[in-house]
Amino acid sequence: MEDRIVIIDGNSLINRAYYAMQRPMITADGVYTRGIFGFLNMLWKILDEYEPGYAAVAWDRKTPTFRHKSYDAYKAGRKSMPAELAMELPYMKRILSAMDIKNLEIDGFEADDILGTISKEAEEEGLFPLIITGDRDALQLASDKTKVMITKKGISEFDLYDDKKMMEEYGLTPRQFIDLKGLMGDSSDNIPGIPGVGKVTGLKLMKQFGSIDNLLAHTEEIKGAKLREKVEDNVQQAVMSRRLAEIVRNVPLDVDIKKDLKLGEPDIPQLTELFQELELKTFLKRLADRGMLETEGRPERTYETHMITSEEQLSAVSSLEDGSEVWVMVIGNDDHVRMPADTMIALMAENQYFCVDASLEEKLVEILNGKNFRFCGHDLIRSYYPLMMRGLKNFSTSYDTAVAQYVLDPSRKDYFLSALALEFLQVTLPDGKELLKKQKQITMFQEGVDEDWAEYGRSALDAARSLRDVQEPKLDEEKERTLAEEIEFPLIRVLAQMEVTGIRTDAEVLNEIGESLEGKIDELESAIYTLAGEEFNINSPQQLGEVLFEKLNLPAGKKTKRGYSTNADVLKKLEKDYPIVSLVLEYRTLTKLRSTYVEGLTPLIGSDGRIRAHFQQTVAATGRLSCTEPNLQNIPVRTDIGRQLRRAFVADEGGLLVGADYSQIELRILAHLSGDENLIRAFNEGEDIHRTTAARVFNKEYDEVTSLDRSRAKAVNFGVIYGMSSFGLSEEIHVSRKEAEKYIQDYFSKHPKVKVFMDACVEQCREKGYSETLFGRRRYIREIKSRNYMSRQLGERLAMNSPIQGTAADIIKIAMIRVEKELRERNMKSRLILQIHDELIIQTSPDEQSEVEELLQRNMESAASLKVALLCDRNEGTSWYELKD
DNA sequence: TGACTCACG
DNA sequence: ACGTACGTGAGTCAG
Repeated sequence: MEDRIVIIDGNSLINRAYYAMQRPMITADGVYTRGIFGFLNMLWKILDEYEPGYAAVAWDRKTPTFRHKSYDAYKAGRKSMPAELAMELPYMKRILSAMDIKNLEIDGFEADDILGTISKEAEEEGLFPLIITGDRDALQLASDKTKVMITKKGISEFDLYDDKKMMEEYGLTPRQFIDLKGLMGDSSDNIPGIPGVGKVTGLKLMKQFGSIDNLLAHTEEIKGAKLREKVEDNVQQAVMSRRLAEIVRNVPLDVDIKKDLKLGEPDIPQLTELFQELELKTFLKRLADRGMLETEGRPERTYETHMITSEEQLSAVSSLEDGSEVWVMVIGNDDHVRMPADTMIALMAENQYFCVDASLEEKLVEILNGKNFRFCGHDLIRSYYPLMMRGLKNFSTSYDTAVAQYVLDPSRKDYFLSALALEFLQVTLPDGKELLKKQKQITMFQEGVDEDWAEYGRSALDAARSLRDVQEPKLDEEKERTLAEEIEFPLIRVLAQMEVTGIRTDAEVLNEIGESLEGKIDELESAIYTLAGEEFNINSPQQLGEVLFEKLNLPAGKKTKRGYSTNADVLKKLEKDYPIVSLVLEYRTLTKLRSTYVEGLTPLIGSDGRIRAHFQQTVAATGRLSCTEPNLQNIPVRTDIGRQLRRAFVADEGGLLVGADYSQIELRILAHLSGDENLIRAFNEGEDIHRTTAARVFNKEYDEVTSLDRSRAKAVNFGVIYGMSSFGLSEEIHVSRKEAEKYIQDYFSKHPKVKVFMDACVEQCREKGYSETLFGRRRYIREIKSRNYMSRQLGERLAMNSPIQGTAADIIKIAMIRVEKELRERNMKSRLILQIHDELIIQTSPDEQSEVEELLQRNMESAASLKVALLCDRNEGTSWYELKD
């Protein structure tokens, strides 16, 4: 609507937006954005819905003493704006300017007064104002032309008023509303009103007299002696209050509404820059969705496109030079259980673009094997997997934009090319999912979609190339190029090889375990029902809590948001007094084994009897790998019953598995990084580190340490790595907090350099904003600067833990690369198949066994040279179960 | 979808 | 006065 003018109370709206959002929002540079975020969401909605022709945002710029008694009174009445929000204001105003929305502010006036003035003048010019604010005072501005929108519940909802709605709801005209407030007063505005007159009495008086003037002229008609007396005693105050309550409507604004407030075109480059700076990705995306993104300035590459649908046409790929850098993206799906056909293979080299039909994939692989290309791409493992499944072996990795971004910032929630392209290049990529849908529909009519996929691949690879140009200077600047090029990129093909190899899994073993679990679970279930006196869902924490803590009246421990906590820690404390609790604990254990491991794993076994998990290189913020579909890094081992499952993971026919795990790698890294002589000496003399710690912390001789001492000291050692708190330690080892505090004190006084190191980790992180591993891997920790105590504490623990956990991750990655390289260079059949954080497992055969054992241990132990030795324990067997000491 | 629980290092 | 050990993934329940 062209003649609609939106006028917003900026202070009110951004305040409400700020407090409505629970989650803190802050950029890497420390700029807070949650007020801006909420404000923009609201504004965007309004602009979409009303399509106004004019708009303005009004801001307070009033010295507090102007209308109020004193600054203290002002502060008492209203919460002063928190510094975090105050720093958002300049950015908010810049965004509005970029949207061609005028910011109006004038010394000595509140936003209210500007709303009043603009709406009045706008009405006179024949426009229809829409006022947006969270402050009900603005209702006095409503009229037949002006609507007032009052936000509720933060800013998610609102009420809309015009003069009619006011009459319906209050029985008052907007002008009478001012008089009402004059009678009632308003403590937050320091308007006294008439003492003892609140909303009810005020409304009653207004209905009887219609205005303050009329009321004061006829006080004798006031019903009730007390009330009459109050009014008569406060005549002056009522008149003054009315004046204070009335919004000024003649602020000296030098604004020509139709000229100055007319909405024009937003300044897209400026807006994009601001959204980028403030990391407001959702709004960047909205610009993109509307096709508003500025793509100029990005060098356009033009490509000579080869659509390759026949074997002869593959010669175009053959003619590429040996060892060239080639961008690649296999388009297909990522099902590791079956091997579905791919859709297309996109290749790019210099200005040539090849779209290879997937029916030619095997032929293509043959050619690639003769070429030793250096591959580039985004999330290359997704391309390597299908190609290696079909025999690709001669190649290396030159660059991966997903992995590079992970190196630059390992805490992102995702590394989708589309998201990175939008964020760093302001480019929207075609939606692969949409294409997939379209493809499904079209293939029913036997038509191809090659053109669409070709365009998809071209734009994706082209964007990735531009992304690389953005990333590389950052890698250099942050000194992370080595980490990327020496560790992360070479690791990609190692992980792909592990995924391709998979692990042979005996479904029959899983089945048998499943059946034996079944019987035990049934028995436990009936026993629990009998003891409970009713049937209920034992797997529902809510129902279990009700049965245990209400029906059976067991002493309840901790509570959760939804009710009683029923986790293993709580239940274990009740176990010895209440038989039902042990049964529940066992039931939990067994059903977990059944659902997650038996029922979860079985359908993931491929037709060739192998499980091929996904190794995720860009998930863990510390630099560790993770593993999904299935997670082979959490197969049970701690209990015997669970450990049985490892019998299902077996070596190939006639072959065997060889494993090696680092001994105390994180504590050794701590010894190295801190340089603590005591730790270094203990490791170099081959002591049992937990026993040593016990001896030092509990002041005993090494040989006099009891098993309880040792297990407590072990918890202390873990505590050190985790950024120990006395509470956590006391929970873990069931001692008083005071006792735990003493252990920590004693630990640090016996290991002063550890204390110095930990303090330095926190300090460095506070200064630079990130923690760093021995190999330069950074993790940005914004919590460290949080104003929230809990969050800041977490940040400090992360700052202490990440360098240790991360360095361990760096080291085993180096070992993996070297192990795989050596296996390959020596043309061995043995393959790395699993990594479980500090442990590697290789599938081998009797003829290669001794060689493999040697090379595995050697490469692991020499992956880094620290001030203490890195040692491995080695195991072998025909199933994973047997890989234990 | 988020909360809860529990498997691993 | 407040609630906590670090890092993951997966299954289940309940809204």
